[in-house]
Amino acid sequence: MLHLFDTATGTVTPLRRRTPGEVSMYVCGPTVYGPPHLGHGRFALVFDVLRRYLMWSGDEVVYVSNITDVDDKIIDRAAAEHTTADVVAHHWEQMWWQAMDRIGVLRPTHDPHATAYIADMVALVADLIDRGAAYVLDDGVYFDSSAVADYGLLARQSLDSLRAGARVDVDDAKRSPTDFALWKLAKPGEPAWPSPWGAGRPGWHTECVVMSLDLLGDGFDLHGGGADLAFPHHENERAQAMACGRPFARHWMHNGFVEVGGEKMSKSLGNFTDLTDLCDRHDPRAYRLLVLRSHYRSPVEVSEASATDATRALERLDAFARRMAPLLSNGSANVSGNSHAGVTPDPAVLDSFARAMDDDLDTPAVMDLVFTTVRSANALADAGNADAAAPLGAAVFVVCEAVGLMLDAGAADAEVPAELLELARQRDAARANRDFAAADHLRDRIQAAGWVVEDTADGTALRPG
RNA sequence: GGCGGCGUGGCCGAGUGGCUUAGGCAGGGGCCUGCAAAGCCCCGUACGUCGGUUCGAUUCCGACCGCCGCCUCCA
Repeated sequence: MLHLFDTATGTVTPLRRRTPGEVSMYVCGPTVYGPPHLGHGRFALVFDVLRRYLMWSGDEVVYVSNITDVDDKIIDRAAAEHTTADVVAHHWEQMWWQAMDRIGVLRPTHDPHATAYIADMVALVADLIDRGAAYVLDDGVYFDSSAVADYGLLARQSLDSLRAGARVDVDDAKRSPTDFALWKLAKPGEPAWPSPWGAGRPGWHTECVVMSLDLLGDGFDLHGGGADLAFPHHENERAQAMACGRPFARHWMHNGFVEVGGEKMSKSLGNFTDLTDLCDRHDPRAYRLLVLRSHYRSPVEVSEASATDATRALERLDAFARRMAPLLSNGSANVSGNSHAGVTPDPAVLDSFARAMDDDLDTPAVMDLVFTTVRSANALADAGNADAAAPLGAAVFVVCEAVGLMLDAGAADAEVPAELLELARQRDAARANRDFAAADHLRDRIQAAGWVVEDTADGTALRPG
């Protein structure tokens, strides 16, 4: 039974599903006004791991993650680039999905766009006004935070203390600093939709309420996002739903920050914070490994050094995959990805995996398990006990796949250039004749072409360097 | 000011009142190998400071120091 830390209660509790065997989850997606950064990558990976684990456990998962395509930042960028908000949003959304594909994040079941839900949002705002939970000012409509008795639940602070700490300027007419915009009247040139209060656009906190309830229904199972969304974004979503009398998320989950040099990552700290850039410079799987290796609620340090570290660890896993693949494929099937046909994965390993994941997604323990199992299987294989190694190898494949870490069993011979295969064949012949000078010369030539040479029982094996 | 988190060996990063006190990367030694590569074995003996509780604390309590986050757009 999966247990998760719930931000609303501050405790680790069992995930109680609305419907047994199904999990409905909503994860706040990006505002598409710029390149995806490492922080986006982390939340996407964390929730992708959760989703995959639920699926692996047999749950039917409905995963909704939105695209915020109307927002002040998009408008600002469009103005700076002398184009329209539409163009900006569309472009960066493409970049977003590209990056998600690269880091192996599954596409959401639904990916609602704010602009497709304007009418529903207008209806929600009108309802809030009717219920006395919102009020109209001359620049828009605001939510009255005092309308919800337990406002501050996710911040784990009282309304009074939140008000006391508010750092907002008091120059606007909001009744309280904790009140927030539901509808912003448009200034000239800004994107606008009609409403009873005048042409304008929705406030940021409204879209997720409408879209989550529409696609997942009242009382859906889990709502998540980065830790900085807990307050005010999620607090405000929840407040709107409560004020309308709609049961909202049953469980709240937030992931920790990515840090660079011990501080919350920021764009000013250089291009390494760009997710695309990280994927260009390292195996994209390295970032997933980095994320898995730390607990999702802890900060994770990302640097050139930690990415390199993770890449090396990955090479170890890939080397293991290459070694195990022949044992798991009945020697015939083309082994790619995490294929493990024909061998039953070690049940004890799978059991340990599930226990660790059920304990608030203890992925560090899972990585411990993976590497420890790899060592055991290698040792058995070294001892010539392939039959004992194979189930461990299969279990490693299963576990890695269940958290989205796809091991690379290496290129098939067909993918190695023919001339290199010929050199490898000549090298085997030279070695058979104990002509090591010639063999080493051939190895040098192969390595010069960028390939790594490994001796195996079957002769020279090549893989990309 | 309010709320919360963190300080672990060269680096990343778990965890625990004592019992062989993760794992990865890097480093050292060994085995294997014609030499490598890959792999296996062994090694470092760490928990911010000062007190307290305890037979015993890195782990519990307190104080302090340092760092970070949220309270404003933010994954």
